Amino acid sequence: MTSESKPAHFLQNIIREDLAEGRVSQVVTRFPPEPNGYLHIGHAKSICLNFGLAQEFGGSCNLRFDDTNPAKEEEEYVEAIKRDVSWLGYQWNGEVKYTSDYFDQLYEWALHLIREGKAYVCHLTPEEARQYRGTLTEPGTNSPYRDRSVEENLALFEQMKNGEFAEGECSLRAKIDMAAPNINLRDPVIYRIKKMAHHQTGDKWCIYPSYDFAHGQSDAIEGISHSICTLEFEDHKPLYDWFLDNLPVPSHPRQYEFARLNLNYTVVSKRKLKQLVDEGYVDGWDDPRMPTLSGQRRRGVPPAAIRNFCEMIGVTRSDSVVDVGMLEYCIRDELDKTAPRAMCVLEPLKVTLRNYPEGREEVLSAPGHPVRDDLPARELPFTRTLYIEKEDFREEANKKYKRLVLGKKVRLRNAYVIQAEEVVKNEAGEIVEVICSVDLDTLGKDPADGVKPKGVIHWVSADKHVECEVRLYDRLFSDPNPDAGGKNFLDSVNPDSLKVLEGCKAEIGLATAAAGISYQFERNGYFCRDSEYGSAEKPVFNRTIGLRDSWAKEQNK
RNA sequence: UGGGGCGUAGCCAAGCGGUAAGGCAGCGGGUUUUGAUCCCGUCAUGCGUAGGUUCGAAUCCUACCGCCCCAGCCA
Repeated sequence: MTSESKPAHFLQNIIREDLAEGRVSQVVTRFPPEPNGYLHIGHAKSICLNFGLAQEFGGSCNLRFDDTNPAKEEEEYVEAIKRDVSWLGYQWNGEVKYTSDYFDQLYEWALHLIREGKAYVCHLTPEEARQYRGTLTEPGTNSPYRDRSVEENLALFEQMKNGEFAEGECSLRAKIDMAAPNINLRDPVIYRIKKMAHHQTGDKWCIYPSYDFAHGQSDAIEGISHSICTLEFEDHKPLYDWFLDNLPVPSHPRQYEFARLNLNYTVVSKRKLKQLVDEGYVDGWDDPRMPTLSGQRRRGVPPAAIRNFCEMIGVTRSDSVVDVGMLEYCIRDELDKTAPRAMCVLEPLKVTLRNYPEGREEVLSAPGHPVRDDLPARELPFTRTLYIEKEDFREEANKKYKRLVLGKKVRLRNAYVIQAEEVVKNEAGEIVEVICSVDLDTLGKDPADGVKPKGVIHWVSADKHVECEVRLYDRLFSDPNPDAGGKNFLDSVNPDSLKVLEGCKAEIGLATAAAGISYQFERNGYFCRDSEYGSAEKPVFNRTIGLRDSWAKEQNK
């Protein structure tokens, strides 16, 4: 820790005090996803928080699937979630855990509550129960089944477990206070009937504990010291504590809440993400435009960028909307340090060097990274015919344009200085080729006349390169807050969020690029080979993110 | 209008009675064979509002205002 380290957030302060005052001897946290969808950037905040805190204080963090609702959960999601957590760079403590591992114990504790006269089987239908619950401003009224005897409740609950009642016919409720101002305390349901198989327990059960009845006790069983969740669960804390206070649990974890992540120009809601997938707005959960961890991974975002982002945005209790620009900054920042450099011409314009011998080829060397010497140098074949970017040539331009202009000089990145001498156009008047001369005495040094070209442009040999397709991604939504108020988020889906470029020319070394690892295509952005599309001969590259572009900014002034 | 939270710059966020950290974005400049990176400078007389306490208030008190969450047998 240095003097310039980040100030601690409220949870770090709480843990420090708990440790200092002996309230807890070991920090144990948990990340408790429900396996009903894919993890997204919002989950990353929780993962980084829970695993990060455990790491920081020498404790451990469990991965526990909160699987109390077989109607919504699937094994497929379990696997995807494990993969995403590992990818982010975290290791959970011991075996993966499931709330369903504790169903037997939870059932015993339900019995305990019944015996203590603190739970009862209620035969109100869901609709009736809603009416008895009262409203935000009016107290509820007691269920007519509230005073059944312990014996009767025991028998009825047994029948529930044995499948003798239909779904919705009855439920087990905690007997707390129907007049409580906190609605969660108005005799909450703790067991309901669901006659369906569970992905972990099969058909062993037809009754399943509710979140409220399962979560705190699971925390207690696992010896969780700090049970961290999002703000909307704050109203559940009195219930969380009520169960732990009324049951013979091995420990009493404390619940703390923090504000979930919101990102502008993005939706992070499993339901909405699923809709984008189901209705074909994107290619799947791992479409590179998706804020899912699998989508970001496929796009080439390094896990460290997401971790740094989570560190950067902080942890507080106030609702906020983080600018995606911060995420983009973290991605560029990480990639700038780690990505090998390469050249790729997206929209090719042919260049012929009239004073360079036909058939001649020399191999130039270029550094793998401007400051890191541990990344291997590359070999660049240099030939008479090359490709440069269409937008890097103009017949005439003012001094601000620092690229190739007719009659002027420019530096070819990692190669020679050339001068444009002649333009070849087709019948439509479009420029199809630029005839240049090359100054062979400029490799690694300025021209003999001492006049240094002010521009440097990238290029690729027309004879030796890799044909490829490049996919440029833009924000999926054009509205900074797609789902605010009464807006339909689908209305602001950006129709130009995917732009496919064919006929791109990448430097030869990129033929062996591996999926998932990003390169910087110099002057352009960061790109990685797609894991699903493309072939060995013709790879597809995804643009992870563009470089900061002050030239575009300058032009828009 | 019941209960629970939250209001510090365009955005995120420190601050906990001694006179507003830091980051992102922006703006200005320097270096540069990437218009990238990097470096330097700049960016809140004011902390939701109004009163009060105090030598001194973003921090304490009072009253307002605004925003978020809760009436699933979802999590």
